[in-house]
Amino acid sequence: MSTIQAIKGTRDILPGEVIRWQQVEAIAKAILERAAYREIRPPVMEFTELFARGIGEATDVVSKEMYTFPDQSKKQRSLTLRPEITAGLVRAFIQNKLFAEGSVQRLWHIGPAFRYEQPQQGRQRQFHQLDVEVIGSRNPRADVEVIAIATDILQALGLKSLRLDLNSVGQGEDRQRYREALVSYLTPYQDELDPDSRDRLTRNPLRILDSKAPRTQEIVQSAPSLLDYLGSDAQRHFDQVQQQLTALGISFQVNPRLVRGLDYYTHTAFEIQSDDLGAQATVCGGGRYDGLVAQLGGPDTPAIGFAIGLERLIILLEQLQRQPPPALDFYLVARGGKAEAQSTVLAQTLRQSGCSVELDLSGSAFGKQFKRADRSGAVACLILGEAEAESGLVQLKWLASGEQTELSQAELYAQVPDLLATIHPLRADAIS
RNA sequence: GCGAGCGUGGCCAAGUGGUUAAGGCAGUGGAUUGUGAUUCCACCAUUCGCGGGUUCGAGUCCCGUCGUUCGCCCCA
Repeated sequence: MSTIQAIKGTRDILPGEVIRWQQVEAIAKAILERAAYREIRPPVMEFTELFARGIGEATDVVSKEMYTFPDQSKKQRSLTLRPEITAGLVRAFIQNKLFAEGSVQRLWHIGPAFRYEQPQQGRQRQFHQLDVEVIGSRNPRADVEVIAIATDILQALGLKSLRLDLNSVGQGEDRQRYREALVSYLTPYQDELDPDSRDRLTRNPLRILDSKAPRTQEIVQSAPSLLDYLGSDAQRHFDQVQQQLTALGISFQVNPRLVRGLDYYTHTAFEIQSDDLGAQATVCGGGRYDGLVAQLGGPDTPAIGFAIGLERLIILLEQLQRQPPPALDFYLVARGGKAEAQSTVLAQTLRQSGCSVELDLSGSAFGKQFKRADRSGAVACLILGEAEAESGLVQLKWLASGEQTELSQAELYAQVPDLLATIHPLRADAIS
């Protein structure tokens, strides 16, 4: 087979699916703008160093999943296709000195990210995220705002039975003390841990907490809890987040074993999961990252954000089976030289006055054209044959009822506002 | 990186070693030279992802390879 195909783990989003993506984008944008978030569009490539420093050299994402390559310059700079979006946004924040514009920046971005992994359900090499960040506030209300936006978006899309898991991973010193406690608890069980976890005991012990290996899970059950090691600041912050979530009626469960895989998280960490996604259950993940901006060379600035995985979201929406019908006002049928010529003008004129019109280009028998009209999803059909073309008339046929009237083309144009007023409620009926 | 399943026309598929590869949907042309969810007819895979092997004979068995799906790892 010599035809060129899409790269493994990438795929075309075809016209039939794009409707869903647009729906997600429209709802997300509306909700974000209501909360005064502004869109930002950073590049998809960055210097490799940004991710190495920002996400952490030891993380799986940086150590084995990045698309990294030298560019064509003499210097052979090392570039990387972004494996996540936050680091690039923070870079943009620092470089453009957005911190000078005001104390808090609320930003959002939708776009692709890239990781070299084995594809499976809900996981691709090129995938898309909706990324939302609040940079410049240490207040727990910022955490709550961000979480509320995430749940609002998912709810507005009609998704139910999602779980919100919440945890606090504390600050630097808290986590250091906990880490030591965890290691000393786990070391006696060293030989019973699964190989991956044994490996992490020295490198990244916190990640052992959410291992799926059954024996490891048993051992971890009675391990010391991160929550017992939170300092008073961290504890107060976490309490306030919980209280306010409750006040907003957002239900959640505290999961002391929720640990996120990127090094930059502090304090609040959260995940929204679904049971309908197979192994990749997380639709939304996020948390606070108070140290990242400074770590990347900016002023000491706290921040919190999340990312929603759009492919995973789309999978859930498909399960809801609510496919909006194609939005088309008129299907224009024409047959015969003069009629076909006129139909182009008719279509153009109607489009310019606000109608959506699909023009049948085949010139085939009326029967065939009506069949296509039927399938197009149009509300009404306009018919232009030789007789109409000669006398400046057009037939208007309502496809649902079969009712048909004849009118002059001039009358048709004059009636456009009335027709649209009739057609759009019909379309709305079809959706609900 | 590891493990398992699957790859037959645009789509869904039957076919498990024996002459010309079912069927359905969609598409095209016609019955109906101007009226659509009905009907009828015709056309639509020199070939079963690709390469090699076993065999008198392979879509069917074996090996490799690519793709895909699900899982591990990890994450959105």
